[in-house]
Amino acid sequence: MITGVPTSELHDTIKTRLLAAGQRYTNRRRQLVEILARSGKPVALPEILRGRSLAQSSVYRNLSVLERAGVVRRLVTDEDYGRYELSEDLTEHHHHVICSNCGTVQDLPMPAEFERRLDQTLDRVARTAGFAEVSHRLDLFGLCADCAEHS
Amino acid sequence: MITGVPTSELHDTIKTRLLAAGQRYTNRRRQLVEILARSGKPVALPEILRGRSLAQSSVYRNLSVLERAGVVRRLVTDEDYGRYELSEDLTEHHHHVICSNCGTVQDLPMPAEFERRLDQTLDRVARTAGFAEVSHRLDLFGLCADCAEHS
DNA sequence: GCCAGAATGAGAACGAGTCTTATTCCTGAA
DNA sequence: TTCAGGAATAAGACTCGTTCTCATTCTGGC
Repeated sequence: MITGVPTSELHDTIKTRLLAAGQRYTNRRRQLVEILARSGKPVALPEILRGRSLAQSSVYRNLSVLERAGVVRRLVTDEDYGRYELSEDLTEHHHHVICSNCGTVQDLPMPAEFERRLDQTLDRVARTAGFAEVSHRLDLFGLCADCAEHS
Repeated sequence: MITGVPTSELHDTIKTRLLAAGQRYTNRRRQLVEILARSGKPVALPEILRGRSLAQSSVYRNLSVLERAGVVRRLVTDEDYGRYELSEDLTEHHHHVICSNCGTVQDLPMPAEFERRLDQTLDRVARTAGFAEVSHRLDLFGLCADCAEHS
């Protein structure tokens, strides 16, 4: 995710995308975007609801509206809940490190040069398998500092 | 996955692991392993059940037994069903290309040199984020040959 | 202010995956 | 070979994250 306080340009971009998708940028949706943007890592539903009076069904519905408009991305994990984050082109390309013990997820940007070479190689390999227009998802698994200490 | 007809060594290894986990290598479990091994790509539950008279609950239970014994790996995807494949140390380290149109999954091994450098870099980056004992999951998304043609 | 269409909230419905239980199968000791 | 006890199986009930329904509320244009 990697966004602090959401800027007004961010909101403008999102509004434009929603309008293009025939949707309004309502207060509820703005609120969701704020939550995602401030979090700095993919957020699961209970965290979104915690301490806020939001209707569960509205949150799910709005997240999927935002996803269809290309504003939000849904991640599937081994956990019980899906996780949501702002689309990469609204923030910056990044990866995730996931603690294989406690499940904590953390954003992790990579050196640009590394990304460039990675894309190059992947594109070549995928082409040999008959795939085109390739993008990638790269996640890391390991023990976070906390869990490494207490074991 | 990347295994053709399962060898008897494969079955022996698996039997050993199950015994170590206090489990038997029953016919049902052997049958599941055969299905996974022959498929050459991660298999979802409906494909396992299709045309075979297997109890859904037994399949789920046995897959999770096999997973706990380190024989099978469960993948989560955007699809409705999870996908299962034989553990990498029983086959070979590989990645997946997923068609973003039709959802087809295909195995994809990478050049060894590429993997070596990838691991090196990832280990370094993860360490700066406080993570240790890092492994990775790298999936590719793109249009498969079929879908690219019909669009 | 009114109206039509969109968004919201509450709860019902759905379904992949898990659990329960009665039955069947294995294994190894006699 | 037989038998007993523990493990595996099958069928279906159950769980719970997510989606759907529908009555109500909001919004933006006239």
